[in-house]
Amino acid sequence: MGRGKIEIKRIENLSNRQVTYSKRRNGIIKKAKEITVLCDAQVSLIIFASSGKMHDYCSPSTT
Amino acid sequence: MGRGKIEIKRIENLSNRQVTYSKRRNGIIKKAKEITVLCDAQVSLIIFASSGKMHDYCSPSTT
DNA sequence: CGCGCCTATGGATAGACGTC
DNA sequence: GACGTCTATCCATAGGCGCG
Repeated sequence: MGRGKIEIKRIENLSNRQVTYSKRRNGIIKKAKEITVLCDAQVSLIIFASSGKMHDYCSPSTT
Repeated sequence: MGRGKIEIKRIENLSNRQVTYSKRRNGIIKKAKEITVLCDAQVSLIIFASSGKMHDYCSPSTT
């Protein structure tokens, strides 16, 4: 997608990998919110970056 | 997306909601796998459908 | 030098159809 | 009746540019 096609393989360039990580992480969280609302589902999502940072998302009513 | 645009709100029709749930669930899991490979991240994803069924995904090296 | 914004492109998705 | 498959369309994304 985007301006050029990419392969699903590890991105060697660090800067580009971090940018891609941020973008796709937001995208996945958005998708998680969408399926939560659309299908009345509950989603728990935890992402660990290779840098050690963690991000997560839980649907509102999930405990 | 698809043939027509949709709003992000609860799908009232049960059959359509189940179909959309299956499709988007697969899509999210696919995206999770992609970010795992692309950015060398680790992802844990748990989805509870309103029917009570559960689906999950964990990146290979995640414990 | 990293991050956010902008834009063209492609992968994901909604709907239709066929099968079980 | 529900699910898998096919296709047209939309949205997320990759790359580029500017700012702090």
